[in-house]
Amino acid sequence: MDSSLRSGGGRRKIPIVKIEKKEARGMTFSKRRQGLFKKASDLSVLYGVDVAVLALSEAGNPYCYASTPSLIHRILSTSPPAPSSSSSNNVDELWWEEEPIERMSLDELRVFRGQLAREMQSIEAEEGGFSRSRP
Amino acid sequence: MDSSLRSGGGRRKIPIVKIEKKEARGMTFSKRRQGLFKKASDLSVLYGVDVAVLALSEAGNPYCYASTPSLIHRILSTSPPAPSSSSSNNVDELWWEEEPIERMSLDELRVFRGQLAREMQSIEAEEGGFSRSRP
DNA sequence: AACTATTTATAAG
DNA sequence: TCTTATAAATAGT
Repeated sequence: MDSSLRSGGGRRKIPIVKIEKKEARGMTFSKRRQGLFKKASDLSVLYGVDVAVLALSEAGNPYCYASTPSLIHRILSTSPPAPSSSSSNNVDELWWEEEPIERMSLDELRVFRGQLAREMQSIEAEEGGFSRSRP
Repeated sequence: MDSSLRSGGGRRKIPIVKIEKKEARGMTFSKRRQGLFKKASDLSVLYGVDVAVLALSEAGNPYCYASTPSLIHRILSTSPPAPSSSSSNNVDELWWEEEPIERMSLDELRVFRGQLAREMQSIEAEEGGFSRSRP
């Protein structure tokens, strides 16, 4: 075939080993990261479950997807940063895919607190009616 | 085409909306979860970065993948789970890859509930001390 | 950022 | 569980 007629080469197979050449590394990383987040989102929607993904880039920047903000807290804040004084805990400046966290309003926080409450209830219910110990 | 000759229907398009019919729900959930973990693993290997994925099933069971054990801690244990009594808290043995969830013991549920409680506190704290509106 | 050929993931069976 | 047809992701341009 005349290769001059082929506009895009089409996908090639690549081995799953570390890509050393850093040319275009960022772009392909971004592509795959997006794909991963999409899959996570699909899983969350299709089954109505919570899903979170965290990827730490080479630079150490956290890229994260979460189906709910409460999961963002769970993943991004290893422990509640002593919510007292310096208020400097800038959850807002963390990397949420390309959606910066600017969205995270007080209202939304309330909503998600509600979700958490429900989560806890379901867990407590399970604890209460616990009988099925591992066989 | 003679449909009687077609042995397996082949993949069909499905809309990304919650699947209500619970027939085979578990199986397809499992498939997609595996696919997601595979993608996460690929990303981790290809770019030499750390990746973690957490999926909470309907029953509240955590399924998790992480490229390193430390990430499991970061995701599954918001903070060291009161290393007192039952010593059974085997964070190290928590769900790595696709370990089935049947493991979820009462102790573990308590730990999980504790984590959620702390999460809620941090959210409430954030609500209370809200001042840094978007610049 | 868009395209296309191809690989990969996966819904049905 | 295994297969197959098809949808979806994506490497290279």
